[in-house]
Amino acid sequence: MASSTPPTLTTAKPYQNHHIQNIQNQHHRRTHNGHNSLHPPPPRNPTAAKPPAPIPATVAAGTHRNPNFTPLSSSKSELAADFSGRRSTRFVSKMHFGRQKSGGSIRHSIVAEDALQQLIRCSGDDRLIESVLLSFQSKLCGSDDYNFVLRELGNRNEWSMAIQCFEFAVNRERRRTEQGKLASSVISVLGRLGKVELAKKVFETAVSEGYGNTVYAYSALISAYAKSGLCDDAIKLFETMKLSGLKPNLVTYNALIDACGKGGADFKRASDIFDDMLSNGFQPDRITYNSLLAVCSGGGLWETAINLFNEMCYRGIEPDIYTYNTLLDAASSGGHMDYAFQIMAEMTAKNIMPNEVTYSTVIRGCAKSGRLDQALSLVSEMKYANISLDRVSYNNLLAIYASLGRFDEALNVVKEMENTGFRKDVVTYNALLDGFGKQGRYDKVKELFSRMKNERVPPNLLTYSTLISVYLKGGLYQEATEMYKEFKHEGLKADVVFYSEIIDSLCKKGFVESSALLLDEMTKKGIQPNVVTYNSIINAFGHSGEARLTNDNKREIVCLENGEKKVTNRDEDRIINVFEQLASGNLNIGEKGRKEIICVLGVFRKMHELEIKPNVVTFSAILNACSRCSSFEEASLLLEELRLFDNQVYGVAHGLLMGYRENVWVHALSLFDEVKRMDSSTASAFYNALTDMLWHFGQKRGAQMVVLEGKRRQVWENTWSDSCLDLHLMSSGAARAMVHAWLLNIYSIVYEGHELPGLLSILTGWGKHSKVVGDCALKRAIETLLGSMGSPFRVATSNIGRFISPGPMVAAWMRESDTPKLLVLEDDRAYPQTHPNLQPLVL
DNA sequence: GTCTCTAAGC
Repeated sequence: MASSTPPTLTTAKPYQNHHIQNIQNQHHRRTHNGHNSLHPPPPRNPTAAKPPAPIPATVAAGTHRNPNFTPLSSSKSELAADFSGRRSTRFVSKMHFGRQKSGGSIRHSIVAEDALQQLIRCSGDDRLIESVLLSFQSKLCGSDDYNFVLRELGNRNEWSMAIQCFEFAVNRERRRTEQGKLASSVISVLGRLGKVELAKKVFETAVSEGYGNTVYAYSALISAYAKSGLCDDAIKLFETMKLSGLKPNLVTYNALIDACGKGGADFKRASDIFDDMLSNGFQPDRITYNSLLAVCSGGGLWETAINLFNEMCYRGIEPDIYTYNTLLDAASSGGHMDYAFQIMAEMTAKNIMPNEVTYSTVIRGCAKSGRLDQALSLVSEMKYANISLDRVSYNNLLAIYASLGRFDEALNVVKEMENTGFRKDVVTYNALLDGFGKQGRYDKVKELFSRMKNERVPPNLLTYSTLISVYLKGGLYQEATEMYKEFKHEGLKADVVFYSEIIDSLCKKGFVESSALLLDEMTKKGIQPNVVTYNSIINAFGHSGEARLTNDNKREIVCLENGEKKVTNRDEDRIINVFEQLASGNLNIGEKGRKEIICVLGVFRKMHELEIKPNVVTFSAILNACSRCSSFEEASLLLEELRLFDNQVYGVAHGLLMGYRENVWVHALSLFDEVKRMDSSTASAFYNALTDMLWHFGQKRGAQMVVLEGKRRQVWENTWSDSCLDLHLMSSGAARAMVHAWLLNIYSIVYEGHELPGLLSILTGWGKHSKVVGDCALKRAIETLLGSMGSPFRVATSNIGRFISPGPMVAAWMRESDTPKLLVLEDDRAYPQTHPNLQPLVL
């Protein structure tokens, strides 16, 4: 039962515990800087953290697939899926222009290259193209030559010419196999260019003409669906293929797994395909694993990614540059930058040299986790290694500067990019618009937008959604409306991300009612809201106490559907009413003051109805809403109700809130294991929300246990050393609980007769991560806390976000008789486990 | 003949 016993926070133990941990950390760092160990650090508590499978420790792990490997999806896969930390559902279209067919001999004739050159010169003139094709007709040697031409046309984005060329060739070819080759080739080309509808048309014609019923054509179309993010279509086509009697091959399976990654499917789905593939006798190859890794990367499943990587190596499949780049993406996008650097070192050691994709990935990761200096030094390193920056690298870099408001530098990158021969594209402009917009530089935004048009860079959906959000957040409703009108006029098709972003902006401004209207509108238009959409709305409730509508706000509410500013006189209760309509059932808690709960429950119920799985962000939003509840009873009621939807997740939150620690802790640990799979910002948001709620309702000991568990799992980077406590990523509840834990640690150092460092400091940063109180409140909260304990910490004159005290003064304070009592935290509500009436529901 | 890597919202 060791695992179910909560860690005891006596005055002595924390120091011992953390002393051990420090040693482990040092060991961990040594292995990082040394050789190629990719394994994450050993779990601090063997029962608490599930380590990614190291080789060959995996041998013992059971699985339905192969007893030698850790299962891709653990026995908790359903929860893992529910709890997916996926960051984005948006499909990112990537065009692979100029892509070389690697490996394999040259099969086309010299004549084909000549034909290609002549064709390119005729771009846009169908009749000229026809005459070139006719003139080469007798000289081109079958499908090899035509396939070369088709692929090269694809590399030059000449999809229309590729189709013409295909039709020309296929009509003059009598052999079915050769016709089939042409068809799969052109389907692949069209797929790569995102012309999935055209690819489908070619496929259908090919099938009806009798030369398309091949595994190649099917695989090519599955891949085309994949590249457009159409996972469901890919899977459907796969089923059709099997029904029509064709056997999928390894490539088909690989394409299908790829479709899961690009279509944002759960890892479970990809894992099922993998299992299906194995049971049909196919051994996975490098591309299979690379595609599976991409699913993890897209889903924010870092630990699963590293398990897969180890599994792949164990199977004797050598990783290549794609493997490493994808693994790096999983690490970087999850904020695990120490691992990312380790991976980069390992690939270099294996002589797989980082390329521009590698650098772009890691640079972006650094920037995302606030390591700007490292990001910039990587840029220098890249240049030093003679790796030229490509379009993506440049766009990446300028986006980093723009998002930080460093516009001079951003514009310098633009200049350099243009000097290198890359013209500004829509991504460049979108990044600049977003950056300037977020800094409130609306004059620049307007200027850039008109320059974009002058330079004939057509705005895309993201351009408009960026502009509308920027204007909404800045309160420039007239401009927002104009942008929306223009967006409609351009005939662009909105998607769920477009609406979600606007809904989020409205929620952040307190326009919950308007956002509900938009939610309704998008559904009517056949665009299903997703978990992100709902999370924004739940977050709005979590903050509705501070986001009340003023009369001015009400007048300013924009009715985006009509594309016009609409004056509304509806009173505030209508906001509530809109959401009450979302609630389908009757709840027994309809007392006064409980409207917020009903709304949150209503939104949650609606999600359930629509089969939108709540994720860890939803959970955090709910916890923040709990912290906003006016009483303990209300918060516990809300969690109690939510247990009907998900007993594990809300059972833990409810149990901890109630003080049922002994029974709940073991479930809490397995919940924390699930959270550990998420990227670091998602994980810290969860811990922040949970501890805030517990602290808010006086469950301070529980809050501290959670916060220490989070620290053990390295949720917040480099939280503490003996001389410094860094709270800047924490919410105020988490930070206060952490201050107590750290001081207890300091106490044990003093108690054991060790000397303290000369200067101790506590960093609060700006407390931007607090969900309960406003910005900068973290510092105030910590100041109050330190003052109330009579501690010698004072605000540093050089840095107002830092509290300092000389070590000897802290030591003297620790020796005062009252201090230990002040440091130990207790819960306001703690239930003896023996009391029969107070046992929690069975979890 | 078909398959794998980097750039957007909570």
